[in-house]
Amino acid sequence: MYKLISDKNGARRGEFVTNRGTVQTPAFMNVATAGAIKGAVSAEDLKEIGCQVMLSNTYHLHIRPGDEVVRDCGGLHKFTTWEGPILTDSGGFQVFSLAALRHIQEEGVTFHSHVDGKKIFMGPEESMQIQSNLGSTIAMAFDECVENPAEYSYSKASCERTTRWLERCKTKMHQLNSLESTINREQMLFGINQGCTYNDLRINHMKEIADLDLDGYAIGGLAVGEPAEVMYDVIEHVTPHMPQNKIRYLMGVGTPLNILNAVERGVDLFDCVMPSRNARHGHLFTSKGIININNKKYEYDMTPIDENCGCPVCQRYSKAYIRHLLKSTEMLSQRLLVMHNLWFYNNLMTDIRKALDEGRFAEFKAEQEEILGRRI
RNA sequence: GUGGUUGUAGCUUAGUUGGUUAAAGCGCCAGUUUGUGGCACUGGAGACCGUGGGUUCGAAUCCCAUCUACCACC
Repeated sequence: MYKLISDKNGARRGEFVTNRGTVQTPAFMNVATAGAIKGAVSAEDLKEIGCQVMLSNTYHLHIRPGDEVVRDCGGLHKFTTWEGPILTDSGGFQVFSLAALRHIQEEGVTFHSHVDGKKIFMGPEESMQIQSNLGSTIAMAFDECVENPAEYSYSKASCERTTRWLERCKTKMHQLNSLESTINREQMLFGINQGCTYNDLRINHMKEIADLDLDGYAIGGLAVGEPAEVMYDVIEHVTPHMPQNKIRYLMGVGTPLNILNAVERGVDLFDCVMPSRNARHGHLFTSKGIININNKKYEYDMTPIDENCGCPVCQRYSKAYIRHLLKSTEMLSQRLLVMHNLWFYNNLMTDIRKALDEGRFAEFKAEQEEILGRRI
């Protein structure tokens, strides 16, 4: 259940209540595709760095270790030991990212496993069954994330199919939640808006799925190569047609700047691999801009990654040491780098909420825009 | 001491019977990364080819000397 606390010129401050705790929004979800944050970051670490929601992936967990394994081991919460809310992505994105290995039909999609090449069929019912077995707090609808650019006619047909798939997801989830053997019988379902960069398709699709009265609504298929202005324009056109009393999730986005701009346009929830992936390659977010800790200028630098940062890494470790660990491919580097970047993102969301609470979001955004995109 | 093998980028090596600006991996320097098939990807700098002579229109490549390292024998 979503409670809107305030709505100032579009930007929303709210609370999202789940049976695993309440999420303060706007919020950023930390991506743990296979049930773990890449870079040796544990569930305890996640708590320490201010993570509210963990995100895992249906497709990847279905392939390995298998959703039935997770179910028989007590569900994803017990399996990973993460006690807070977990959102599972449906596998829809893999339709797009594993494009070379898939075949889409009305019933669903046939994939070839990237692990052993085995043929796997996934449709709305299969995705719901898997997510139910995983026992996540929130299940995402099985959609098609259309590539960009895409033809208008293809995007339209794909949208219509995604709507039909969504109806099937809802029916299947309702059925699964009524079973006594289901791990989380209060599993929530979010629908996903598509329509490529065609605003009329986006708006029509949003109106259609809003009628289905789901637990939340996502905007998918963005940040796949289109310019940021185009993405903002789509968001601006779609959010007015999203239910006010439901949480709004922009999938896979993005940079700190993207997030500020999306919050301004009424988005509540985000996820992105950027902080973790970039961290593993030494690309770090700081209160003064972006740094690449591989750079030689940090060889002797005994100051923390960010002097204004409250993360556990910046309390103890220096750039010189972390740079050395990264250059030496020590595993510890990955852990320290990822923890810093995730803390930065989680803290950015805390600052955004605070600014919203204090009625100075516009000033905060203007001030951060100056800083966050620049490289130092 | 005698015979043999070896010497090409910071490191490990490729360089066809002599033929344009000597190639690669690693390392180094820098960049990219948006619902994670990523310790990945892209680019850049870096070599008077052990040294000195010689043959040739032309030598990393052939010849001589010398130095270095290793091996075998006395």
